[in-house]
Amino acid sequence: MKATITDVAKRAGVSMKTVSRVLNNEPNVARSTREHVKAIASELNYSPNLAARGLASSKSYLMALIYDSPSPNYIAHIQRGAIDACRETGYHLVVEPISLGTNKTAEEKSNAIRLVMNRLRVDGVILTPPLCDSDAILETLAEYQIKCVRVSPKNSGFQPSITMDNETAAFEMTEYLLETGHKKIGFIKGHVSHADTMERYRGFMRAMEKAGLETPSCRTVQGDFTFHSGIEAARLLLSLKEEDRPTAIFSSNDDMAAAVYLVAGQMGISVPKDLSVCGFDDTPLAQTIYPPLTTVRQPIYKMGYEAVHQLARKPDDLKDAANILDFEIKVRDSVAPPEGS
Amino acid sequence: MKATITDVAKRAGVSMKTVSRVLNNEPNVARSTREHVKAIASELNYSPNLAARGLASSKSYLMALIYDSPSPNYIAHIQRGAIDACRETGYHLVVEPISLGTNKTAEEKSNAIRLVMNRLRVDGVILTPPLCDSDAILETLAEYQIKCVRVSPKNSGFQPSITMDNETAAFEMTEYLLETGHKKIGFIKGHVSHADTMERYRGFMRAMEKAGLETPSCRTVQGDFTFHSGIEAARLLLSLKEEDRPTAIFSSNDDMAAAVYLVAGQMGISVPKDLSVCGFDDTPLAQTIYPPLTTVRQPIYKMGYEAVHQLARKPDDLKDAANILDFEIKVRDSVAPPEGS
DNA sequence: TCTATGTTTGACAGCGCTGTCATATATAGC
DNA sequence: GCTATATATGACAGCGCTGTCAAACATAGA
Repeated sequence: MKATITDVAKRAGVSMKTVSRVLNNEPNVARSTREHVKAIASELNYSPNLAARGLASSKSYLMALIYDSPSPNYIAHIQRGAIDACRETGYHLVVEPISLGTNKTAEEKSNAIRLVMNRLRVDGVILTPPLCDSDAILETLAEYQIKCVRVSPKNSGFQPSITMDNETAAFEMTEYLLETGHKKIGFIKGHVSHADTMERYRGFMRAMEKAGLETPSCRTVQGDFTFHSGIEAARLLLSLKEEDRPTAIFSSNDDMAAAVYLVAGQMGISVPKDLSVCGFDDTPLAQTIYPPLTTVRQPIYKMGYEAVHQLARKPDDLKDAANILDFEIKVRDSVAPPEGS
Repeated sequence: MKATITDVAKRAGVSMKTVSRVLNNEPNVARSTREHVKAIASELNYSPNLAARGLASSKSYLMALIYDSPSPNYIAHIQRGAIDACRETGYHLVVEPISLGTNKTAEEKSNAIRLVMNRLRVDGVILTPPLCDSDAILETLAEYQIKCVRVSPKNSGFQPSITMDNETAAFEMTEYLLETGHKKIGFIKGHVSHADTMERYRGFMRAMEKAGLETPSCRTVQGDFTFHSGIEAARLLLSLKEEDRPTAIFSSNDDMAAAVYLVAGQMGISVPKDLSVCGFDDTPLAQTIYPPLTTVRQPIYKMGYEAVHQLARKPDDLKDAANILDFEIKVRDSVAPPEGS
């Protein structure tokens, strides 16, 4: 509790520096010394004072998760993954939302970052969309020489980033729908400013084209990832005239898929008997709505987790390369063959 | 960026200590000096190094939000409020989820806290349910002499806490339903281990009794705050035989109310024409589902906000008294008079 | 045996700030 | 004018740790 490094050193009969070396896993400590010190440290219930350590080493042992309030669910998962990774690497996470309306100038963005970074010299920053696509922010961070990892950025160059292959995921999900027998598939797009939106759409279109199927424009509607937009989109799609009406709807995220359920329910359309639905993300929602939603498991948690591990690595190991995580198609009960097939 | 207090002191022609005094709003600095120093500081874009400050003053300028993964939505709001208050008071927030299954021993709980507190000496802790009701945790925190504020605790003694008057809120909401003409009102309870659950139920019952109305036990069903439990509860309630079936359902939170919407939709029951629904919390969900949900606006954001402000206050100002925040009944479109009234 | 090289350890300064205490200066009271 | 009190400022140590550098010791090769 109150033990300092000096206490441990005295008790172990070595110098503070040696204790320090052991604690930081530095090389060149005799195995026996190392073990002895470790034993004493845990006996004394010692743990280093981060402020002192930070002052001496000009590191803060803090990582920051910076975001501009997109879906709380998304952030919550990233955050959770990041925290778990922090635990493993000896860091702590501070959370810094930055509220930047839609169109702020580069200067305003960079000031918002400065405000945070001036006070807390964090050792690394996780940037989520849409912040990760702002040059102003990236530059400001670079100016402070703070490492950052971007999550799902639009352009994956120049800075380390963590992404998943949205296009392939959407492609595979569409193929699954096709295999199940659907030909008229509706698609609800995500928010225009989000990088994932286009990728998912491309994957969908590629699968449709590969199957040689037409996709009339009325069967693709714009959403923005919110439940609300999903309602509108579903209404549009389900009130299409008979020959255009989709037998399956592929929604760019789970929230909008849940909206499809609601609208279908209101219109007396049963899922999956009359309409198949699938989503994207695999948020907890997917398993709490009924029937359980077939969706793409996006490794959001893991993105946060990997981001911190990247940041915690020695600088020389930090590869600028994009880090592409695996996805998984979660087949549940919301997709069935279309009627009459 | 890199300016230190020494730089400011030199430039301003005063001692470091005086600069320090100005920065910390300490008394006994001549007005002119104060202003001059402030000007220089902002000119140099100076901001103090928290690690150094923390080391010297044995404060960390960090607050911790500790929780055991309840609804992410709930936490997200608390967190947001807490962060905003941190900004105002010069603190930063670290987020520390503690995963304690359901029945852990007191020792395990206290170890989990120790693990976190040993490393980071935070200046204050916000404890959310169900952690805020654990004596083991409270005692461990006390042992470290860390101030804490509890959010919505069961028993509001001994430690500062932030709550809202759940019972009155539920009472008023029920009265609203009654005034609208409903007599057969179903109630979906929350999670048994959550303090709010009973309070809300009591408020509901009190209003029913005051109106001289019976509430057969079949019309009160147990939920646990999850969407999923809401589905089950709604099924139970809506498949009651004609004379028992409620014309309105009061759900102990919004998630379960959303589940009622879904089940009603599946059963061809229209909200609010055939069934009125109301919730509790006023999460963003309430406004994204259709029709917009009449609910109790719980000041979750404000709870986080107030909690930090309490913690940031001078110890002598810290009153143990429970801090009761206002609620608000948000009348939207999900409640209508019952059929035939 | 002796230097060359590697391994293990410790002394010490100092990171940037604040607390303590001493000092200098202003204000009031007689 | 002179002490008593309040106000304003600064010198200095030191918070607990790590980086630097030097010293002590071990091992290998000639």
